[in-house]
Amino acid sequence: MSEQDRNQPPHGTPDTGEIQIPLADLIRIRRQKIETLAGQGINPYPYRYERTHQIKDLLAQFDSLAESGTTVRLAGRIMLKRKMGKAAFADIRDASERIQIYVKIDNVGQQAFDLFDLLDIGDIIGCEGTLFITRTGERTLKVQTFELLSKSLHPLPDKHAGLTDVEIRYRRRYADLIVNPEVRELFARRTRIIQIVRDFLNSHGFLEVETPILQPLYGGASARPFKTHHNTLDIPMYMRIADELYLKRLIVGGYDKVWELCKDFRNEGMDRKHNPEFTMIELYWAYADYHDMAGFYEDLIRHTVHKLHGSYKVKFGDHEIDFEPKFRWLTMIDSVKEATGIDFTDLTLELAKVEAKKLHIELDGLFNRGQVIEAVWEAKVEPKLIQPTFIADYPVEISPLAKKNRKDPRFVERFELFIAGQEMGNAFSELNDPVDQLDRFLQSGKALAAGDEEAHPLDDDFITALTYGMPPTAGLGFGIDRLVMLLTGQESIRDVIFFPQMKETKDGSVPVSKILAQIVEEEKK
RNA sequence: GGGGGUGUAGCUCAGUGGUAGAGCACCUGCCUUUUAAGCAGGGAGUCGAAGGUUCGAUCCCUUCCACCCUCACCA
Repeated sequence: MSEQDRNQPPHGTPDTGEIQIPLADLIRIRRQKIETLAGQGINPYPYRYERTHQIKDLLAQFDSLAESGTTVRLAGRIMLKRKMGKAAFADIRDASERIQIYVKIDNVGQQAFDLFDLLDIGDIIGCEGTLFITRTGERTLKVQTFELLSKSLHPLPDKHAGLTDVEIRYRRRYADLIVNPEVRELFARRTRIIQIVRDFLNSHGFLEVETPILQPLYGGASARPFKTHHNTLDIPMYMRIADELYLKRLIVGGYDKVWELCKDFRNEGMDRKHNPEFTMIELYWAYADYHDMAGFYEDLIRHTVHKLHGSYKVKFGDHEIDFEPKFRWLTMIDSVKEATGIDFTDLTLELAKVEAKKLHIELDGLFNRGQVIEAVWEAKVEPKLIQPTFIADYPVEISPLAKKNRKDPRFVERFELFIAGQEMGNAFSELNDPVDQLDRFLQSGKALAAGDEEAHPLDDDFITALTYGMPPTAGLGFGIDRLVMLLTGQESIRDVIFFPQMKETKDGSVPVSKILAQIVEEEKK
């Protein structure tokens, strides 16, 4: 941060007491309308409104309701207003749908009609009336009475162009949601996806549980944590980075199948695919191995796609993903052999490096055979994994949490699922030997002491749990945000998280709260 | 962190070395089935921030900030 930057006040604006920006004038005008209303004894923020229908239901039953002349009551936000002398139309939108209302001076009377004139786009109103169809064929509510339910002070974005500035869309998601119905639909689909997965897990005997988010010790993944402090206990505490260690404790405790929808926090970089706070699902299944888990996960994904889309095909970017055929299962070694013609199984580190170099792989910072194989795999295989593909049996050096492969101890029993070039899940035959686990903690502890901030700290209690005995167990974790991105065609994680983390802005703009406070001061004079 | 791009009215965007424009929104008037309603008139801007060059900067230069793309890093 530069010297001049530091010298800027937090919000940049000199406190002159005078706010002369156009937005302030727009808000002033609306405040004056409120004063006019108050003069007539009208509360601009009343307490409730009795609705008879949501707009969607109104439209569904439109013909019979119109024919019978039934009086209906609806409520929503004014999205458009078209006034024409002694009559006016407005578009009202509630959570479900949009409908047009017709306010005519003959129907509501002079006083109410003048009142309608004081309403702005953005205001929330309730109205009562009957249904009819206009000359141009639009289904419409003929208003008999209406009521202001909440006054909007801030103008809405352009009625036609909407809100496209992605930064404002993320920072003021409410504005995005108001004017972009497709965004509301997208987030509803996120909820739907989680619901489908939840139903699937519950119906297969997995118990949904809750474990600590605020932890005295973090673990279960290689990541830097958020650190905080508990005042009463006077101890450091951490936001969880993964659920793994607590869920395994529950397997020790005797549950067969557990899962959790986990909010995890990682104190790392932010980009199109990473938000500091994100959502995963982790599940643990006793007496099963990673083959069992792969079959189950494949069923879960296929079921979710079909339930959501009614088909097994999903478009993502330029690709169409087909979830119907059995997912491919390839060992990492075989996938590399397929892509490059080279079999790394029995190559020494030196020979592996020679082969990797021929493929123009960057080898700086790679110290063991597993890392070299992974580097080749990442460069030559991963980006090509468009259709759902399990990659299995990772080198032991790069997989410290998984059991060694029963056929070849140089590899582990682990798979990751790849779809559209993205990782969509990570699973192991879980390590349950407390001695082995302790050893890996100790190794990791050395790395931590040596400055590797992502290394795992020793969790004494978790080792204690393992000494009681944990059954053979398969575990799986997958990112919900990534899954939602895939199934909704979004390419940025910020588009599937309501309130993504943003940097603090220092653009010198005046906060609306300050404008409002100033206007209220002016009104007192 | 490197490279590229963007930042002008509440919103969507033009534009220029001589202190800024359009559409929507807003205000006024007309208009009783309109629908991106229409017609007429009007108001509104620290041109992301700070420095510099210049008689003069929104424009040129430097630095900074935020966002987007991309590479790297990290998972």
